[in-house]
Amino acid sequence: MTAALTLEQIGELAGVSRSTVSRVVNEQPGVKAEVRERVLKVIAETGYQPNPAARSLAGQRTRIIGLVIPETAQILFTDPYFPRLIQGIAQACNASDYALSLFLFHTTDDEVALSKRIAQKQLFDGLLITATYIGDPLVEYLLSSDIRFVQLGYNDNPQVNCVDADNFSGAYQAVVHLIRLGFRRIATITGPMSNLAAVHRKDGYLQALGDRGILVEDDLVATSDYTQEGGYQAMTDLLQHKPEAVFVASDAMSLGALRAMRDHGVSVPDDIALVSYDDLPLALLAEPALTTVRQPIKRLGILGVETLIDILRNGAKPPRRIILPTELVVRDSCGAGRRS
Amino acid sequence: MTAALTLEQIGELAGVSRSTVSRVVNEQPGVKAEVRERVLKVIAETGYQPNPAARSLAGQRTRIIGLVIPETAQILFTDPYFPRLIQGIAQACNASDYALSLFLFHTTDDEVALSKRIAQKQLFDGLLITATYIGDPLVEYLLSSDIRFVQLGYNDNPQVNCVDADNFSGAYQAVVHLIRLGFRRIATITGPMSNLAAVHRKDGYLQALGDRGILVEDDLVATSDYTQEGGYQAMTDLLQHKPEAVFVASDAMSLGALRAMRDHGVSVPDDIALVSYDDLPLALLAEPALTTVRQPIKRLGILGVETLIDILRNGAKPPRRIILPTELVVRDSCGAGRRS
DNA sequence: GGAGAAATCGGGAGCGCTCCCAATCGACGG
DNA sequence: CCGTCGATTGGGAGCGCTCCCGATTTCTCC
Repeated sequence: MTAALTLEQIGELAGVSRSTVSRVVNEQPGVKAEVRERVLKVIAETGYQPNPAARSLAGQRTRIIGLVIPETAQILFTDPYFPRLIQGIAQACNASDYALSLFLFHTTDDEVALSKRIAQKQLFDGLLITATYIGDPLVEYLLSSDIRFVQLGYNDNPQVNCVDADNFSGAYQAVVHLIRLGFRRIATITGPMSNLAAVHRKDGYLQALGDRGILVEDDLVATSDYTQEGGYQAMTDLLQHKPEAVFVASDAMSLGALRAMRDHGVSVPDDIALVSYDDLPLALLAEPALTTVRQPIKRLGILGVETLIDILRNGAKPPRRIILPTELVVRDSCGAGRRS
Repeated sequence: MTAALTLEQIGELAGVSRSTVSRVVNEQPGVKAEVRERVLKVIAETGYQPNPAARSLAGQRTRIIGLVIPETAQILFTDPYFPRLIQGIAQACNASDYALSLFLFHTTDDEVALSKRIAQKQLFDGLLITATYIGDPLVEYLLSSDIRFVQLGYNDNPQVNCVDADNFSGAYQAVVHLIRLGFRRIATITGPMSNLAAVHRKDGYLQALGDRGILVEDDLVATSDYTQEGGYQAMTDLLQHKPEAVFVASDAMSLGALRAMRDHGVSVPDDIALVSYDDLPLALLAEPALTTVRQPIKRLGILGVETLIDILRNGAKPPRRIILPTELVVRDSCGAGRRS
């Protein structure tokens, strides 16, 4: 490896000045085509790459996007949602020539340290934040700062730029499917109510029942925590109230629910039909294969990055709020296959 | 948010020069205790944070650690191994005040672009690389460059700094456990032979059988790909040869194998005992709960970072090669519980 | 008390780039 | 053929920090 070249040296090789090379590198106008050509050739030959640190220092922008995953999401981090999301994010970053910097926070101390780091905000041009719970102080903080950010997940505050799949419609869709199959006593296992997505999925469930004139029974609504264990526990409780079907707000919880039913000799979908949420790879492999609501996770990541970059370039003036549609994937656990 | 302060301004407030403040910030000697105190106080009051870009430019170091996950690992990325690893890495980076930058590569084009980016190597001080297959050109390339890196996963080349769990011993341990339980016809499902860990786990299996004087039957060795589907297929094949027990080289494959056996009316552990590898959360929740080899994944990530930082500070002179022990977690799938 | 050494401290130089303005080049009209 | 305006191009200034060396202060010992 030879020492890295500088703008100046490229200029010398091409017989032009530093400034002209800079214009070419940054695709700015005002360079004669012929000269541009010549410079480009030298750059290609030498493999010149501008020094990011110098660029950041002089240009006031880092070309880095930060991804924040707070402690509260660590539990979820073992499920494939985050890897998928990160794949999308990384892909979009690569495409736009941004680097991706990861901020995971493990302890409260970290979060404090974060605030400082984030505050100085010279580590990135903009932030992507995930999995914040309702009223997360991080969002408040960011809002009060001049840091550009996009939340991956819906936020009530209309000022917050966010990208999410439509949790309400997804759930609505799922429950309507169950109703169409003839079920009336439909239970649900929701995520924690501190999570807005969980609230919206529950709302979708309630609305679907309401729209069809089905009375909601409180006993059929169990609140859980998105984990398998939680799903097991919630389903065990629900079993006492003899539902005909259940809408479970995540695949992980469905796995637990499935085990609970197996342990109690309840057959799915024959005794109880189940519709899930997420469409993780394991949904296909479960016994029975899960009918589930698919979220475009990777796409969410990509859109998050694109939205952020758009904001970085064109300003955050009108808040960007993007809601992606979901799709119901019908497999075996709802019993639809056996009837058709 | 007020504009960020500079060293110079802090110096002014503390009544000292830029240089002295710099010494304090970087914990260098040669500052009178009293002065250091005074400067520290101003820094605390103002919340001053040095500008990373300026530091990088002037100091020739970025305080960034890069994590490379190549395309070949994308499939694996849906399993919880990576999230765990990343947690460890992020934690260690936070602790050492390094930023973490993620490089995921999706297409071959990306890998080319990578090489360029990586080559200029002004984006990070050192690299952590994961999941490279045997003979990965990336490793060759890095070795020929002067880029400092640590591979998370064993590498045959004694020049390569690497951190890994002991795949050979882990497998050996698992198979010996099975032998002790009285099984003789022990099959195995391995990962792809392009993966060194898979090779070593297979070696451990072979060695354990060999040491106990048990003849290895080729028919009892199935090669698969670490996925559930692969495990299902491999186990289906294996069933024809009537093994008494099976050592499966990953939890994901075990899940598939379990399904295959269930589909064929084979009971675990009554008809066939199973020992797995990884100890992912789902190992506990499988039916039956998996006896499996636990790898200290998070620890691996932490050690990877610490090793890299050590190299950055003290040079790569003697290659660092760290092998962590594994631990057999005995649960139900091996049938040990029923016998004790 | 003073020379010399050690401990501190200050400031110049420069990292490689962007921004901005002045200098140069070119073509056109009169 | 010269002046003029716009298209190009060059170079100064400076981003905030680290490195290094010389200046200043303080301490040591005879």
